[in-house]
Amino acid sequence: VADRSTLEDARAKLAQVDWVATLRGGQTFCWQPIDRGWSGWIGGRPVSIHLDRDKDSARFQGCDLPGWLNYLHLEMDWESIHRSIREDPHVAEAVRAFPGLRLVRDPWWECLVNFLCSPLKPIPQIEILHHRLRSAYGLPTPSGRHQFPSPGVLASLQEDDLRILKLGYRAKFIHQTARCIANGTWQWEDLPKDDLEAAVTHLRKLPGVGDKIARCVLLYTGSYLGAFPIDVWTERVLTDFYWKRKRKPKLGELEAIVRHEFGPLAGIAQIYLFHWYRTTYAHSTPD
DNA sequence: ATTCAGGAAGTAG
DNA sequence: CTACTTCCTGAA
Repeated sequence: VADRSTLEDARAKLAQVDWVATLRGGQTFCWQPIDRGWSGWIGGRPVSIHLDRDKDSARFQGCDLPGWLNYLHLEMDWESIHRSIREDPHVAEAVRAFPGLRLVRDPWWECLVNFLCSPLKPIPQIEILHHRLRSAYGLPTPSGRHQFPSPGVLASLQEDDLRILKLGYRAKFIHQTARCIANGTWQWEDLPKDDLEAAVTHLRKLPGVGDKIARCVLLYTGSYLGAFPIDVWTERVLTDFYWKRKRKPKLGELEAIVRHEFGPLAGIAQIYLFHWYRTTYAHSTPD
């Protein structure tokens, strides 16, 4: 009886998720829309969502319900998270606009490569690169899909084997980073667990990983909910709403705003601000 | 229809 | 401050 109520609780939480905003909003890049649902990966397993008109009868296949909850941080109480971050009026508006947006928890290696692909690329392009890496170099599953290629596999390739996937200058960084990991020079396990800035420093030892990509990986692997990546969009949000002076703020000044305005859930606030500002202002000419 | 400049979840030198 | 790859968009 207790099992049944937790099961219904899990389904209720999943029913609130805004799938487009969460799965295609620039956190994760492995999800593809299928007929009335989604096809993607959780913890290296191929999974799928089959939605129906009736939200209660949605099916979640490929891993158990706790796995789904864990992927979307649904074991946390999002009502109280919203209450907490809504103290900021701009975050409040973003949460009102996209109440079903959730944070994902992707595998660290896949997440790292996704963001090594990301510089100067729009989200749909990153998704294409992600799936090219899978189909070119990932082990096939029985169902005909492809795993994300491991560090060892990518390290064993030539840089040109990555170039042919149209990764451009990103190919070198991905190849060099894969080699650092495959030969044990760099270990995810050495990541400091309770010190965000030290964790950023550790990730930045990898070629091609700067401050922005480091914080993306820390946030979208679920490792540090306080990580707030500053990219062109969050730079615009912060400058637009929190910077009162005329001149353009320096990066350090934007970081100070983040420290001052957002607390330990800064990363959660960031996903709402980012998604809301980007969907509102993308392709509209700044006045 | 075709070309071309400008810009896109940045980092390294 | 600039180069770096590729792709897409809009103006001519």
